[in-house]
Amino acid sequence: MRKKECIREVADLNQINRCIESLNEVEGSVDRLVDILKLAANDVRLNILYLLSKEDELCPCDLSDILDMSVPAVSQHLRKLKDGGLVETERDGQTIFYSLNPLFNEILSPNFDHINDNNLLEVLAA
Amino acid sequence: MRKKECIREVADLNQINRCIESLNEVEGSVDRLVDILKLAANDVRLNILYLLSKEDELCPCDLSDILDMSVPAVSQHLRKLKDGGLVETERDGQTIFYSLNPLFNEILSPNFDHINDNNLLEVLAA
DNA sequence: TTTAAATTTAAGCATTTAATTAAATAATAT
DNA sequence: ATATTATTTAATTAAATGCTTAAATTTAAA
Repeated sequence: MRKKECIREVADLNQINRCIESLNEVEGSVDRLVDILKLAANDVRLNILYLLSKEDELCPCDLSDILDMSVPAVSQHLRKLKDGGLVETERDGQTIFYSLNPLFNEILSPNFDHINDNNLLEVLAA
Repeated sequence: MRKKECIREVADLNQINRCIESLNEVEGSVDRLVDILKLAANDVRLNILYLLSKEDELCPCDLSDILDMSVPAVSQHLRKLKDGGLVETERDGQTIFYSLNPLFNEILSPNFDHINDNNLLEVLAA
């Protein structure tokens, strides 16, 4: 039973119930999308994802040079991306190449498009 | 001057420099997009944004009932969305109606589409 | 002009996040 | 075998996040 924190007299109960049902229907999708967005909502990880959208594959070692940060820091970000399924790995000798999981293209590519466009995001500058 | 944490002998220096330049070009866009994604990467706020994409406007009071959480908690999320420019407000008496800022439609709507689709995100379930 | 309702603000606290440093694995080369 | 390179893991710490509770604003109604 939901607790009524604050029912306005003029509240549109139809709207409220419609919203509650709507959220129930999409709850799983929202949770999953939040997981994905959390991974992308970090400048280091978004840079990595963006680079991988252009470069096919990169290793932690090179990413540490490109991003100008320590190897363990990069590695820990890559681990999160891997755990979330956004990237995949392939070993070649002692270097491990990371690449985008193509399953996430549909979700991530609009973001890459906006980064490339540049125009839209400039307009939205806070 | 960048510190070389880890230059592999077989590293593709062209690729590394290409990546560094690429990131320099889009740095501003990435930072701005990260700000937006951070706001969306929270289940409460994504629910709010999703609802506003369907309902035109909602007030903190009703959202507290819909989301089944305290009014101050809702209010603080709304403030973040407002500070980031994602939502706008209009006062009607003592209730304040929040709505989506249409400028962000292009960035947010792909996410709403995926939530509605449901299929893609189900496939990506971890 | 009190009183009540909707909202916001502020302080306090627990949890999460992301970096650093040092140590541990894993693969290659000497 | 031993040393070197690439990577990962673990422990620590500082900062950010998000909730709760209580107090302050703002508007409308009695």
